[in-house]
Amino acid sequence: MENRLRELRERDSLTQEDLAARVGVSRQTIISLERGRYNPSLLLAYKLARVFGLRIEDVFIFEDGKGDE
Amino acid sequence: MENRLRELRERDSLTQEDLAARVGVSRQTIISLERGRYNPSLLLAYKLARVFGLRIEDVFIFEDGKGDE
DNA sequence: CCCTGATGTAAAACTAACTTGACATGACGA
DNA sequence: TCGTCATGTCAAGTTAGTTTTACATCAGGG
Repeated sequence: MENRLRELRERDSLTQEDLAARVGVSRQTIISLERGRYNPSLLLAYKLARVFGLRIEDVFIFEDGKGDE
Repeated sequence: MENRLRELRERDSLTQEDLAARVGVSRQTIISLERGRYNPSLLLAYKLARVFGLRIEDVFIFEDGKGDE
């Protein structure tokens, strides 16, 4: 699953640490997410989207697999 | 975090087992989600929303905590 | 009355999300 | 050159999502 975190974070001139603090996770978590290493929890995805004033689907990009991804 | 899973599932006359199969998880997972026992992964939330033809934010309801939820 | 299907619980086990800490690198300014 | 800030890696540990199995209840149909 891809996402626009890095792009959005840089757009807002936020550091990884800033962003982590805003959504209440560690910096490692942000790094791993930006690198697409895993699939966040829904709540975290939601908080991130809100930081950027977007909807979840506008931040996280789901390969449009019809079937089983 | 609340959600409309039960309502939507019944609207579409799906059984918990049907829904579980459609999104590729176990029936227990659906039960726990309907009862609000936890916070799904983003991917699961996305698949569920798609089954019902909705957006994630239309299925899962985030108490609108400004701050730290 | 019994059988079956749908829903629910409980507990143990596994996996994936997330944390913590230690360390490496490149860019930049003093 | 030295310090520092932002980014990154790695590895080990904790927590929470998810699975599996086994069992209980209730409703409806034969």
